Amino acid sequence: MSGNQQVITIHGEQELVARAGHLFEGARSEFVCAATDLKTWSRPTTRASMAGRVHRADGLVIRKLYTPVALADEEQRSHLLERVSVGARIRICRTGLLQHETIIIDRRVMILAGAEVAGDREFTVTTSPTLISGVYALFEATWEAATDLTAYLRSDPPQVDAEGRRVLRALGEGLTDEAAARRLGLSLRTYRRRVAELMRLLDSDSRFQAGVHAGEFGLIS
Amino acid sequence: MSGNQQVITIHGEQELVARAGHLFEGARSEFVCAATDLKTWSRPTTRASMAGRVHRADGLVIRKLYTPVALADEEQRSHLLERVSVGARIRICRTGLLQHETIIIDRRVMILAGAEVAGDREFTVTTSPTLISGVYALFEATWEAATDLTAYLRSDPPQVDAEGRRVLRALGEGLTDEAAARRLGLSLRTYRRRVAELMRLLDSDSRFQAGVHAGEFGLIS
DNA sequence: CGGCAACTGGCAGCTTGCTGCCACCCGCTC
DNA sequence: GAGCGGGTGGCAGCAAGCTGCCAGTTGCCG
Repeated sequence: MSGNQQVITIHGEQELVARAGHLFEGARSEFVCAATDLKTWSRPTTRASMAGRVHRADGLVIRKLYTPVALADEEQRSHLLERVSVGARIRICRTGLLQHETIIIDRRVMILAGAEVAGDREFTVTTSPTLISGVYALFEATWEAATDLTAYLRSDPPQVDAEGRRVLRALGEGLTDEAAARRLGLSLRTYRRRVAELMRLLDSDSRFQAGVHAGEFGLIS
Repeated sequence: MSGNQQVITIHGEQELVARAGHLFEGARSEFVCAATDLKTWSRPTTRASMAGRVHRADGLVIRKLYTPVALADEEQRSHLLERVSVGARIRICRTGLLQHETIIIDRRVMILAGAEVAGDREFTVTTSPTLISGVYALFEATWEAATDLTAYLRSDPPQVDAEGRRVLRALGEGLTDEAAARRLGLSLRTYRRRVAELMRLLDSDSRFQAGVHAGEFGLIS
C-alpha cells in the first residue's frame, strides 16, 4: 500500500484475509466498526479469522456500532453481549441501516465493504488521512447518537405495528380521539381500543406517561 | 478521473474549483453535505463560487447537515434559513463535530475536505462506489439522528421552575391529578392550574403530546 | 392601615377519555 | 352449513380532566 492514493480495492474475503489480516493484529489503540449486523460482510469463518486477532493489545479500545437487526438473531445477541462482557463497547444505531460495513483501525487504516461483484464482495482499504478523518467524523456523530447495547436491551422497545405507529403519531399531534379516529378511518371505539393497547404496551397509566415513554422508545416519528 | 482507484487528491481550493467545479453544476438528483458550519473548509469566495452552481436542476434534492456552531453566527443562520426557504433541507447535528466536510453528489461523486497542508487544504475526490456507499450510509444514520433546522430553532426549551419540575415528574409517573396534588401538597385546583400552565409552555393540546415534548426537552428526570 | 394585585381552593358544569356490553361481521375449520 | 374465535362499532355509564366563578388569603406599596 504505497503511492499517492493510498487506496486499494480487494476482491473477496479470502484476499482480504491474506492482504489485510495483519491490520487487525496490528491494532494498537482503537478498533471501530459500523455495520447492520455481524453478518453484513463476512461469512462466519472469515469473521472469526479476522475478529479473533483484534483482542490482544492492552489498552485497545474496541467500539462497534450495529443496528437493531443484530439483535433479532439470538446467536448474534449472545455474541455481542459476550463481547461486552470482555470489554468491547457496543452501541445500537436506530437511525440508519449501516448496510456497508466500515472499519477503522487506529485511525490509520480504514476498510469499507462494498457490493458483491461476481460472487465476491469488494473491499476498499485505505490509509488516506482525508478519507479516514472524514469518515471517522461521521462515525463519531453516529456513535454519539446511538444507544449503549445494555441500555438498549434494558429498554426493549415494544413491537408496534404500522397502524399503532399511525395512532401514536395522531396522539403526538394532540388530536382528540374523535378527530384522530376520523383521520385514521376507524370508529371511535376501535381507535380507543388501539390506544388502550398502546397504553398497555408502553406500560403507562396516563397519557402523559405514555407520551414520555413513546418518545423514549423512539416511536414518534 | 480514471483508473482502478477512482480517487484523486487535490491541493487547495483553487485547484478544487478548477478540477471539480463542474461536478457541482452536474448535480442532477441529490447534493448532500455534512460539515461543522459554512466555514469548515472554504473561504467565502470559494464557497460562493461552488455553491452557487448547485441550484439549477429541477428535482434536485439538497440536504445539508451542520452542527450548532453554524447557528452561533448570525450571518450563517440567516443564510441557512434563506436556503431553507428556497427548498434546501438542513438539519442540525448535536452528536458530533463534523469537522471534516463531506460532500456527496448524486451518490456518484464524493468530496472530502482534509487537513491543511502547506497552507492549502487537501481534498479527496472519489467516484468509488464502495467508498461512497459506505460514507453515505453513515451520513444517512447521522442525518436521521439530527434535528430539522426550523424545529431546532423552535425548540428552545421552556423555562420550568422547581415546582413545575415536580409536577412534571408526578405526571410522568402516571398519577391521577388527585393523587399527584395530594403528594405535592397542593389543592386539586391549584395542581390543575400548574398542569394547564405546563401544557401552555409545552405548546401541547393533549397530555400525550405534552409527555412527548417534555421528554424531548429533557424535562423529565 | 387600606387598597390592590396575585394566588388559592372549593364547587359546578362540561368535555374528553375509558371500558363493558352486545349485536353483527368475517374468516376458518370440521 | 354450523360453530367458533376474533374483531368492529354503537351505546351507555363512569372517571378523569378542564376551566370559569367566586370567596378568601397573602404580600406589597403608599
